[in-house]
Amino acid sequence: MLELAILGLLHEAPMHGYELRKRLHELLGAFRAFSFGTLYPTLRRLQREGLIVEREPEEVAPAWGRRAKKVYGLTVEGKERFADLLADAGPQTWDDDSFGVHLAFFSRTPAEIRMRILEGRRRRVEERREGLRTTLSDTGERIDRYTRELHRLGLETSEREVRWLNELIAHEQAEQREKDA
Amino acid sequence: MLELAILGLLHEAPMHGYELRKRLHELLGAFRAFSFGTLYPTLRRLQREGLIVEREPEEVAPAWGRRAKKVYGLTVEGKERFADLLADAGPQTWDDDSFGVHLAFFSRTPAEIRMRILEGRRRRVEERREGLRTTLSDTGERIDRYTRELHRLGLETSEREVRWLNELIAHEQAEQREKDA
DNA sequence: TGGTCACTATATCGGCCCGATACATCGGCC
DNA sequence: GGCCGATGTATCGGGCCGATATAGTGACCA
Repeated sequence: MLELAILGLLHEAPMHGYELRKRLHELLGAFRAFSFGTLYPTLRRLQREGLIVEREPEEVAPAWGRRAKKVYGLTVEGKERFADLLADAGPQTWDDDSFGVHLAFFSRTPAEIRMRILEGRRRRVEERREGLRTTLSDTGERIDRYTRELHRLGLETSEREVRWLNELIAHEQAEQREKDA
Repeated sequence: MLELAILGLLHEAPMHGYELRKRLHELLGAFRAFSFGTLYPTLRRLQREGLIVEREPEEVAPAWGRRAKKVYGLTVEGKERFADLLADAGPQTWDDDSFGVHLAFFSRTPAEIRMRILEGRRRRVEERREGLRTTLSDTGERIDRYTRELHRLGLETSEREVRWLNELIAHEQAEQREKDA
């Protein structure tokens, strides 16, 4: 997932690690953001795999003593990999974390893939919702008041997400009809 | 976290791995449940640390060919450790995953600790809410329609969780007053 | 002048947890 | 008789996190 996010951000402009992380926070909403302990090793892995390259900073003022920033840019392979990741609509893409990252690059993913991700995610959330509903009715008195409350909140959250997804899907379909016409 | 969950479940009754996992699912709501790939190694770690012990199954029908179930039970140290974990109300306890597990054992945690966890969690969710609010208003047009939608959903979810926490806290306070009277 | 603080910046390490995978037995259904 | 799904234990590679180390920068203040 971090791989997709990094590739997507570097697609807009070359950047160094720290800046990448700030943009990541902005994009993914301050929560679900990745830590430096993940970012730097991943950057190195991507570099090793030839998806990104380290560029000369060429700052206006080189600032001799200053620690050099490592600015990364996408390679051709990196761009291809990004396209491949975008085109993926497999089961992992409906995961909580994964879905958020994919959504962040939705404007650059094909409309058909968008639909499949949205519908897959909906199915996933519906399953969670049903699971919560059955445990809430089945377990009856056996379960703690607090746990029960937690499940209630989870159920409501799932229901709201399904409704939210329905709106997004309806919007996508409307846009599609408009384009066809 | 898994440690707390395992210790808590074994506190009720001795159990083997597979059963532990089923109870985990029931307790934590089918999502956010731990996988076997985490459960078994953790079980072994706990055993190594002397918090749990392997017991003789002593089934009614030993079923010769049958693979032996490994039934685990708490040791005295395990019970102490469980009590320590319950009494902890540190910053990690307001994490998404951690909070859910702690809540599941709330009926066995001291009222004072319950309050501190609830209030800490509320502060945490309020911070996320504020973060979302500022990015939504600050980033303005710079951000993707889809990302925006995701942040909107996140914001609403945070707002609802804060309200939910407020109700729980109010309930706790009412109960406390009742007990004092 | 010196001190502390917050921010920028890169990096490592131990550890938690997951998904995929493997193996083996059981009961039931067709 | 065969297949499948549930029961049951286990390993491995890998993603990600939090704590930690290191270091230069500018600002505020005493």
